[in-house]
Amino acid sequence: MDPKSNPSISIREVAAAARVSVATISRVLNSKGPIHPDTRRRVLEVVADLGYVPHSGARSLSTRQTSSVGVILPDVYGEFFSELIRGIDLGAKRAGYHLLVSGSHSDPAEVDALLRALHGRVDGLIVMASTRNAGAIRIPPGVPAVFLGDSPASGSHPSMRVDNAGGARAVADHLLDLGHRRIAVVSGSAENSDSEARLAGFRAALSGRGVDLDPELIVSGDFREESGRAAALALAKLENRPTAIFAANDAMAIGCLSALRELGLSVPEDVALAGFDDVPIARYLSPPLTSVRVAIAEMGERAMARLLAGLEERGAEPLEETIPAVLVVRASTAGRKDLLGSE
Amino acid sequence: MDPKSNPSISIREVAAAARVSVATISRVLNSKGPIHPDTRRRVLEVVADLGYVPHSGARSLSTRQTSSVGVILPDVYGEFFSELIRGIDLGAKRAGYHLLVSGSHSDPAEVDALLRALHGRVDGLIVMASTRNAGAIRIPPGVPAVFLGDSPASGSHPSMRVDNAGGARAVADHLLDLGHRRIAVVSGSAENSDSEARLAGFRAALSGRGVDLDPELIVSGDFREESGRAAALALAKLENRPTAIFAANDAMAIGCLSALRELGLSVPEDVALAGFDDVPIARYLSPPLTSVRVAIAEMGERAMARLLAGLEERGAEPLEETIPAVLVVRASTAGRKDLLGSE
DNA sequence: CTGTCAACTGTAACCGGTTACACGTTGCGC
DNA sequence: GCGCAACGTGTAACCGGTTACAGTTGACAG
Repeated sequence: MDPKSNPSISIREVAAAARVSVATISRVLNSKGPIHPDTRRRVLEVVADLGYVPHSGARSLSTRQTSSVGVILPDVYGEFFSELIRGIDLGAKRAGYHLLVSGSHSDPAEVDALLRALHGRVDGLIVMASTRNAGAIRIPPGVPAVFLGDSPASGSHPSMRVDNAGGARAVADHLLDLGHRRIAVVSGSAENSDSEARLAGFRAALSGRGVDLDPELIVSGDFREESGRAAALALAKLENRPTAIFAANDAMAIGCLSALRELGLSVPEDVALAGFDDVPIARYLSPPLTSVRVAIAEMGERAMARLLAGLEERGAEPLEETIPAVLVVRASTAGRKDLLGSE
Repeated sequence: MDPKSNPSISIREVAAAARVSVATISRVLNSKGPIHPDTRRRVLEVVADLGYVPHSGARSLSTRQTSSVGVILPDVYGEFFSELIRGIDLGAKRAGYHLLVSGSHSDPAEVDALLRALHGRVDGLIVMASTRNAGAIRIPPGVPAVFLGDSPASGSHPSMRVDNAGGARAVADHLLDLGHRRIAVVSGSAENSDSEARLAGFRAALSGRGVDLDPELIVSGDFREESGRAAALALAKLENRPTAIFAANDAMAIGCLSALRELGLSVPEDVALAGFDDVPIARYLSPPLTSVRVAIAEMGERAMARLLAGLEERGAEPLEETIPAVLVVRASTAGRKDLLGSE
């Protein structure tokens, strides 16, 4: 028996074949209202025979819910996004929702067009805005949405962000504890708010303990490996070389590592190095990279959960939630073995 | 002026407000049929005033096309998938399509359920099957689909795959050219067809040049870093140690690298090492990793292009297309500088 | 025997668009 | 002055489901 599905037939044809009304078919398939066992059996049989598959578009129109949510991302690049999508997908699947994903949206006008095009396609939105357009994004009224990272000033929607400042502070404390005083930072672009938050948190932690960030030790990159490499090369050339480098993400840290090795500087003896994100390979580098772990997938899952909560009852207060960022110490900073984590 | 969009109003209300019929509204908005300039102006004005946004769900129902395509993936993990999605998204955007993405589908029954749920939501499908379920996936008749990697035996749909064998052959030739004869392979799981194809291609290339793969030098991993690490540790313990290792992907190669360094073996002097995928960080490892580059994003884009072609005209013959895999030589294998690529 | 009620099922009006067809106006050629 | 075409617009029937409301039937209490 091949249960071939046949998308081309409609509920009325099934009704005719089963000699009942369309209402009955619908009721059987959705387990609504009372149905005589015999009727149910017959309907189910016909449905299977014909390979009838309900048309969910039509269903959505009449029930006014699509059971799918839109995911709007500024970009789809690197491990961060697969993790994020994985988490969101997980949450969606659990609740029987589908994901309409769209990436590469830096232009606010583009996002606006997308938002219109999504009307009638999704029940809610998960939006990750880039700093450039966060302020300009207008979610249509009545559409539940959750923001990731930057959110529009309005504050009318729940949002969710990584504890960038906390993670950066942890790195700062760690480096200070190791005795470093001359510390460099390789930041992301100034437009990126994650990068800004990390830099700000780091700076604050240092000055909190009486250490100032020397402006000449702040180099900005773009979150890619190559920029980290360039930054490290520049930093190494300084006459008063830093003893430690904090890169605003792991990709740049890896670039730094590559440059340092090339220059014959050993890590952590000559220069200590820390990253942010804790990508899977961080622990396999040599030396293994000290980094800050953020549960990205979990963030996606939480975002979805909160969106679904917002979908069910319109009462939840807009709330900003923070995903913890925890320091993972590895050999790239720890001079002494006893400071090393077990991973 | 804030052009607030108001999702809650329908075309009939707009029609009433503009004192025309719904047909006229529809025609103006879709630039169909002849419309008097004055009418058009008035309609557009009212539309803007009211912030009317057409309900695309309803539109889909009546036009019988959703302008979105389903993307079914076995998993969403690592850089591979963000690249793939990025490519697909790019192609989709260009053509005005949306993406319904769903990951984590290893169970054929689950895929089947998903396929049903997608009926009426998408116009076509891009399916990446895992080896386990490829045979069991039944695309409903009449639904255009493109397969990535494994495809159902039927061969009734176009498919697209990476030239795993070619890439592996290139690695084999390269290692042989360097004089290696005792070469180990760290494969992925036997269930994974990419891994199998790489192993098979590698073996064939070796025997083509009179070198046999010693069974004790074939270790299977799972495509993750940790398994590469374990494999390298095991290989290094052998009394007749291999002089080169080919890992079926970069993540495992990175694991190998970590283990080798830990054992005090230098790469490539003691053991040469090559990976597959050419992830962005490959060139930043130390030593930079020889790998095989595959244009994943391009594959996604091509897949989308072919799907769209299939959507427009039902005539295209099912064809298997192969994405090239090119060897990128770096220091992890090249003993001699003159063999090094420039990247 | 009749009224009441529960259990089933059917009819038809939605959901919000698109579009075939019909209709009323003009303008123009003869 | 009349016929006819082109233009602009409206009416209403779809698309394929859901569901309020309205039966029909049979059991059972009064």
